[in-house]
Amino acid sequence: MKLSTRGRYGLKAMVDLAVNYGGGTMAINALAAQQGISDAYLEQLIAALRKAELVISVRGAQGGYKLSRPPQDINVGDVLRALEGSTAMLDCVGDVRGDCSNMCACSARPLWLKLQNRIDEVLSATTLHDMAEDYKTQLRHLQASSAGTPAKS
Amino acid sequence: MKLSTRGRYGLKAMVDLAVNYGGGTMAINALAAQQGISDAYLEQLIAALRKAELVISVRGAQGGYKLSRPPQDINVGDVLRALEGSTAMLDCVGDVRGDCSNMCACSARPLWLKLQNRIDEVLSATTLHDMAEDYKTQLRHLQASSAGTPAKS
DNA sequence: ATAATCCAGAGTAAAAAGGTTGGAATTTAA
DNA sequence: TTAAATTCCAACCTTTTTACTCTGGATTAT
Repeated sequence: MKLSTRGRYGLKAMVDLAVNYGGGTMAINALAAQQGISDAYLEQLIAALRKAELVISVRGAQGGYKLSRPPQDINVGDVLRALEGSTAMLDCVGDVRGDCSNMCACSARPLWLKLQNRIDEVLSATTLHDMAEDYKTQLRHLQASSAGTPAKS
Repeated sequence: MKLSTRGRYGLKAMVDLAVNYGGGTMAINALAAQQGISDAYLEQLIAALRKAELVISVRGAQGGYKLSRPPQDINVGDVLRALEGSTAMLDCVGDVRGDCSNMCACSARPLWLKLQNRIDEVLSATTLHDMAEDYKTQLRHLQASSAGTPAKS
């Protein structure tokens, strides 16, 4: 019941791209530096997002990545599915249902279905636009609250 | 983003105990057989449940396990926490918050908090009593629908 | 050209998952 | 009293997954 680093790093990179949306491409090292991970690793994650057609890459010098469509048209479920393969907690409740021998006589399945529905509700209701906006105001508040105090060396 | 077999097997065993509630103890091999897993493995899972005081064990011949309290007083969150350690998808939103260096400037944290809340809502709102009742009617329907057809050899 | 960038695949160390093994302790029944 | 049934406990083992790193290109703006 844990989310892997793929999902965490990858989603945050997507939010960074969303914040930057409309302003050209971002290089992988800029994105990676912001999270303190290696370029090579983030590259792998971005590759998955590119294959899912959520980001577009521009090769060559001054190249980089950008979102393939407006942030409000990409939801978190899309992103996590691309990165993790699925948003399902169990195979028996996923999009591609793994078969379970006693699916129709499982005492837990109704619960798992309900849980998965709630999860997918949240994931599909939240877009990169939402997250980017939240993030921007969050940063503004941080700046405002540190404005009165002297800067640290 | 996967639930492990500990959670799956362990919870189903708890539902079995809930169905049996009030009718004495159940031996580990009876519980294990119902799910097609080894006694030894289920024993491990039950040990965690016993330490969390969700089940009571009776040692010796004719011994076994039973719920420590009525099924309506045990919710799924209690069970999963005992089996998996936590119901948190990420350390930074769990009961025992693992620290994350940039928690207050994380673009994803608001989402994770919301998601975790929805999950915990479902888990705490569902009791073993609910699951046992659902399961019993489910079995009744299965029986009813196969009543007209001849039994397989 | 060349420098910056993406692309693809293999390799690897550590952790987690998913068990198994063997035996000690306790209780009941013959 | 002894054998059988049962839980309890600790350690061990194997496989898979995670979380990366490394290497060696291929592509393209300048």
